[in-house]
Amino acid sequence: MRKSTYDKIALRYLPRGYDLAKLRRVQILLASRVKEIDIVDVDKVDLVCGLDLAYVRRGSIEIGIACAVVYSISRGELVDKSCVYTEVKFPYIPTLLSLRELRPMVMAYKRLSIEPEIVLVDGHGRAHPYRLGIASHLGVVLRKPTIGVAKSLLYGKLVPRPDGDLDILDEETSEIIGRAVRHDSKHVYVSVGNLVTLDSAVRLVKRLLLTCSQMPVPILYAHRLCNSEKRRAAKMRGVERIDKLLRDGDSEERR
DNA sequence: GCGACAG
DNA sequence: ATCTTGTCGC
Repeated sequence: MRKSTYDKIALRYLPRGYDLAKLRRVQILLASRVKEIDIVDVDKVDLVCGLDLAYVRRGSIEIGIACAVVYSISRGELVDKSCVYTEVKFPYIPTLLSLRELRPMVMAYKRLSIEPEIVLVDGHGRAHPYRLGIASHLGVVLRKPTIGVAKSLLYGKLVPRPDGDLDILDEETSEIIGRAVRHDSKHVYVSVGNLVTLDSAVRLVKRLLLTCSQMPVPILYAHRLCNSEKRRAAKMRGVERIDKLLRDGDSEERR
């Protein structure tokens, strides 16, 4: 698909009051801040953060449950985790995911007490028509190394590689914007978020993949934490209790 | 001509 | 992503 097709999709779902041309300019500007360089050695990195979100509906409002975990590769276990409840108003629109999920993710990340060396995000990074998938957006905001890991392709054409994986190619610019890593009979789509190279990103993700899941360990644990929090939220009959969780989340937002 | 669509 | 019924394996 061409970039213009994604604009057509976005325009169809964009809420009143948003200017798509302006949003695209901001995305392009932020994408220009992405650096594809290694500032950490992924073969020696130990503390890896995983981020994910789940949603729960309460009447007409949608509540996002964002979870962050820090996984220690050397210890083989989680060393930190955090969770935040917040109201999400922006809808899901392909290519504009960060408008919906970035703020909850940043809030969960900032609640961690251990600072990770690198962050894995559920979604694409540079493998995006404007080079600003949520992993890149987060990486620019946090000024941290980030990697996008997705279960399906958003943008780009797949080109086979000698090693059995596939490159994600932007045919409009001839740039390689990510890699589809073979895993079981499926693929996991890896792209640079920020401050890492594609080869390093792929190497780290491969090291963190288990046979039982399509996603690398830190994101898998973040996903499980989201789901257990969601079950906890579903048990709350009284509205005042879940409201307190939302208030706690909002108080943390003032930064 | 229609559909294409991370989470 | 969420919703939802039914089936399978621990």
